[in-house]
Amino acid sequence: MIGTRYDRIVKAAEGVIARRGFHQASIREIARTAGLSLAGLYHYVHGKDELLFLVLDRALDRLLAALDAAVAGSPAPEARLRALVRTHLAFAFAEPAALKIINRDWELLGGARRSEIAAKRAEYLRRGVAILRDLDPHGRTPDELYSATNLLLGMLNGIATRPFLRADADARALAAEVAALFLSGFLAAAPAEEVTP
Amino acid sequence: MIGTRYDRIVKAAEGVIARRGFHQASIREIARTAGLSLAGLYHYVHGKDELLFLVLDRALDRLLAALDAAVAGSPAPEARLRALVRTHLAFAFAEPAALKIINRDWELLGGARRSEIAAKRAEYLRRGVAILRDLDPHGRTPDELYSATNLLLGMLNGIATRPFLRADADARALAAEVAALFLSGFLAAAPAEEVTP
Amino acid sequence: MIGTRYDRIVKAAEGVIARRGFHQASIREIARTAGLSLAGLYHYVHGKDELLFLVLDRALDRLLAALDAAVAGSPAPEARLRALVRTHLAFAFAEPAALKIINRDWELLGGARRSEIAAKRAEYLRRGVAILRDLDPHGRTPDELYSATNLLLGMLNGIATRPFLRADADARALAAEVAALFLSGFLAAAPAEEVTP
Amino acid sequence: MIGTRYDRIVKAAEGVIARRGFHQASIREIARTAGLSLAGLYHYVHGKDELLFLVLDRALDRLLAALDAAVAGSPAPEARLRALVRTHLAFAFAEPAALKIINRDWELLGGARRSEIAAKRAEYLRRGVAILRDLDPHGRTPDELYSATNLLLGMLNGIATRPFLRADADARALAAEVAALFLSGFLAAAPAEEVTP
DNA sequence: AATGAATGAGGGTTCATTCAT
DNA sequence: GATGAATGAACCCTCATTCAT
Repeated sequence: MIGTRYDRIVKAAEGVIARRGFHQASIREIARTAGLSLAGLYHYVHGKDELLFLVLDRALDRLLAALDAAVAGSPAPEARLRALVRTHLAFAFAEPAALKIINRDWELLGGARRSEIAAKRAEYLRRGVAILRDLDPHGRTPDELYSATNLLLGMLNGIATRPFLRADADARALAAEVAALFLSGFLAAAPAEEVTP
Repeated sequence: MIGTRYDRIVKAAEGVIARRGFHQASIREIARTAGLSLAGLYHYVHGKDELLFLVLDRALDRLLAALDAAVAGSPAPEARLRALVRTHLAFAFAEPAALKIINRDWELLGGARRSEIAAKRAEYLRRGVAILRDLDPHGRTPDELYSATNLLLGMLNGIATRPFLRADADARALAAEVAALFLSGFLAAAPAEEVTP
Repeated sequence: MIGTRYDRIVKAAEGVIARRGFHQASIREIARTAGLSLAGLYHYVHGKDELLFLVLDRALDRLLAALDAAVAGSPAPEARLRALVRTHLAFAFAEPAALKIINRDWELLGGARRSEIAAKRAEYLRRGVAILRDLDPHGRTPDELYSATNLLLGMLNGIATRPFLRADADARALAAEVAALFLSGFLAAAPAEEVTP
Repeated sequence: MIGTRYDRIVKAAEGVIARRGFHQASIREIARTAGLSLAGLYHYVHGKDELLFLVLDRALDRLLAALDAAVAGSPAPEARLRALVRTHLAFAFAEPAALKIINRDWELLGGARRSEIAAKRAEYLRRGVAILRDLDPHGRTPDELYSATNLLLGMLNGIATRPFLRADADARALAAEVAALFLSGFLAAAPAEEVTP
């Protein structure tokens, strides 16, 4: 199938960028990892930024697809939340390189490519908001829902960075723990403003 | 006051490293920001690593001091948890540069300096564990407490990265929201294993 | 012919290093002398040390080859000694830069490269010892032969440093003089210990 | 006694320059070795060149004085030659740093200082020529005597560089060996031109 | 499709030296 | 007499990128 060489390049870029960070990742090392010469790599790709874009674009596609697949069969809002948490952590466990780049390096993109990636990230966020809306017993405003989703994703991403993901079992247990904690918190607590006084 | 010049250097390094990332931060730019020539900067500092260390060391000292000050007057465990959340987010709001470096760049340190910073980070974590232990109604094991603390800090750091901290009021409201959510979750939910029947 | 560009680089390095000394020789000047840009030079060579090694390695190869060629047709020990002296001084006259680096800068190498060069230097010394052994009428011990060879080479190298080599004729005359002096001394004088009283 | 601090500076320079080579010797390290601050050193000395000059000037004075003292009591030419050889090798053994700088670094001086040092070096050479003239049985021309002296000094300096000077005993034995070898060669062999028929 | 050759820009670091105090 | 502060110049080296082949 055409594209195999191309895939190998993107995978090589993903690995090197995740390990070294975007700026520290040298195109030479990416080319070497992909089994090409330096100039050979430039035949497939126009520059370093494009490599970062390709990695991000494909990784986000996989993440969104995984989420859709997991949520597909679950009509109940609670189950869909659990699915989101499980999928996200599974992705963090199965593709740490991809998630690291999504969270750490995406801001280094510029121009049109940045917008394109930002759109996909927003899309992912929107799915979360939708789930929480269906789940909310307190009549939260859109802004409050948005904030709560950010809270959840922030938590998940923060967790993914931490070095305590060890085995598949861990990931499942962790997902259950996180979902339970967030769920009972989200369902019990009234929105922020009313809590402060 | 003694140390003023030195302070300006460390602050300059903090700003540049936070904005560009450690590897992309050029010592020339740090020197310029500090109002010194390149060689002039080297009069105070031995190398780039030392700059990163200085920034991290001082930032962590400030963070720990702020936590201690906030927790000092609160005997009640719940109040101490709220204090931790509030302090952490206040720090994230007041010193975004420092927190960014703490979370993103500290692993780039090597050798003895890395250990020293790791120790301070561990110290901070330990305070969190202690608070949750006093709070726990479920007889969680030390490992479960450690995991839950990581959950909380992961959430806080994840949030801090997100670009939705705007004003002081926001920070306070957010802190209340986060504390409420985590608290009710932590108090209500049994530890992970028992939740996945 | 393959290797031409590479040869030009090594020759340029030899000239600059000999003139300035290794540490004072700037890679920029070597590149300029070789007709390349700075980065262009690094396409062929990994670093300054490698340049020094290349110069030394090739120079010692030429020196050893010249010695072998000169000694080849001379079965008589005396003729072989004369050949060694003549070859060494001819080399000093024809390639002052190479000899200067061999004598002055080789210790600046480190690691594996240093061992490799040291081995070639030792090889050269061994040929001298072998010649003197065949020539010795006093039954000198291996240690005494080694010491005498060092004496001879020390003399030759000391001479080569001195600025009184002018023309080809000079070199030949000098070689004859040195050989005669050393020979009659070596043949006449008993080893050191017996001479002292 | 005034000058003590000054002496310490010159000794420090001698040690550092001998160990590192002139260009690689940093003024900072010399100052540290002398127990002064960097700027403090500049109070005694105008620049790096002056340090090299001072070291060379004093070292040559000591070498000349040692030669004069050794030759003083020996009217017989042979004894004076032995004295020269012995003194030179003793100097090489007692003050390897000084001799190394005399032989390796003196050419790095420039201008008037270089001439002054060159004069002292020539003075030393002249003593050798005088001794050989008194010793010569072949009616050598001044040029031939000059060449022979260079031969002898080249040999001695070449030897001094070699790493086989170990103990005082060694130095004495070596001196006897060298003197015997050179003497019998010099006395036996006719000058170069007549030897190559 | 693929590569070796080549480069300009910029990186961190060191150095000899000056000067106000 | 002695020093900390400060600097311009130069160092080796790496990088993303281009181009002829």
